[in-house]
Amino acid sequence: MRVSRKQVLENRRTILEAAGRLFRERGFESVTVAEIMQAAGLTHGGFYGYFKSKEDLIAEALADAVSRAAAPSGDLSAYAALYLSRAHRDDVAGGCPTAALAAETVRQRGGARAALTAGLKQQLEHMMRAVPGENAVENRRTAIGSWAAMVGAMILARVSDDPALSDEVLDQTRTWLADRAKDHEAPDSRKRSTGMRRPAGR
Amino acid sequence: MRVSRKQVLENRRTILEAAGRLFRERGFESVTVAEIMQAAGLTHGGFYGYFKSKEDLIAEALADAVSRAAAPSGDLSAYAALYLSRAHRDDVAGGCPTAALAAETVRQRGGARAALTAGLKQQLEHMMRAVPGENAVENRRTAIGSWAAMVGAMILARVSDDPALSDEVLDQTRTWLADRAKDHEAPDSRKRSTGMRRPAGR
DNA sequence: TCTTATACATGACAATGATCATCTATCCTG
DNA sequence: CAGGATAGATGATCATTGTCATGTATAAGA
Repeated sequence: MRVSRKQVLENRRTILEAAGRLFRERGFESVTVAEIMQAAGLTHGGFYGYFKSKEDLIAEALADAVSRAAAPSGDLSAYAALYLSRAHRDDVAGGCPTAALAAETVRQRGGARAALTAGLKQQLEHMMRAVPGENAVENRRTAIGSWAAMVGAMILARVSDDPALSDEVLDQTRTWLADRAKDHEAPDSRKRSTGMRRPAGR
Repeated sequence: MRVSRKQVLENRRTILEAAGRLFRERGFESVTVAEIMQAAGLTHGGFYGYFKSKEDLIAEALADAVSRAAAPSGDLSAYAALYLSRAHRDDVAGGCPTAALAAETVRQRGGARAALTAGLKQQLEHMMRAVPGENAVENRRTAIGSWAAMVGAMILARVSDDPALSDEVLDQTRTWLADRAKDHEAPDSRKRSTGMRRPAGR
């Protein structure tokens, strides 16, 4: 049956969101097209009216997830604390697309890598702005190193089946980043703002 | 046809190695049992004489890859330089199992997560020993933070389809880690040794 | 050397899943 | 409000793949 024009737009968004969550939770391969459509409240038949192929959907879902991920605003330590929280670790489906899917995206062709690359660039820009110092070169380095540590720590914390170790990875990385910030800033100029949104990164 | 007892042992090792490389390169799902056996010079039929299931193989291959990965020996900066090299980035199949497979292993049940968790513990122990300072608590933190940054940077560098950005992530993270080490050590006690093996981590 | 156990090749099976063809109900335009 | 366009439901298809059954050549032991 046909559906209203507005409904079509909404369906597309719903499919993208369902796909984004399912992919983060279970990976690209093990999620089926039928499953995604069902999660979106539709049947598998209509899928190819929206996307050229599953590969196409992967790229679009990734771009979508990346675009709606929370960006660091204000202080970097606060962002790190939110990112490296247990809540974020336990919410793979709703969390950072990079932590959940970057490693698999390496093997993806088509627009998927491009989507994550764009997300990486944007994330680094945002993080640079959240770094206290004024040396642009050094701030860029801090943004890259910090982001790498955050993504890596989230992955390690999630893979650890020892809960204590998992917590430790999160906590220690957070402290480690905060320590570094304290050491590295000029011990005078310091501004602390706290404005976070969701525990998701990019 | 039957095969010599020694041959059987060798075959098992060959299968594990082939599986380890293929999994790192293409992920668990997209690699087929037949493909692994073929890479090991056998046909698919014999597989279930060696492993209970594909899931079982995944766990064993992961444990095997982790156990033979290069550990940091000596100075941490030198290890980081090797780990964060372009050669390692470009050698997914022969590189660090954690960087290649940890994110997917999160969704694996059975022994796979246990294997990577064991690897993580061992890696942290090794890295602690490679940290210059003498404060054990702080060294542990440094090991965790550094390892997270290394794994994260490798994943980000690999997913980036912009070669310049990919190189930058590697180089900046390396420098960032080295800077941190320099800042953080007591400015007197410093020992630099250089003993690395392969550009693979854990 | 002869017998037997067995590692592996060959082939089959059943399940799964991406993609496509068709049909129908209903939105949109005139 | 009638007619055409079309979103999506239903069902089929074809390829893929994990797993298993069977046959056979050969290593191992007597």
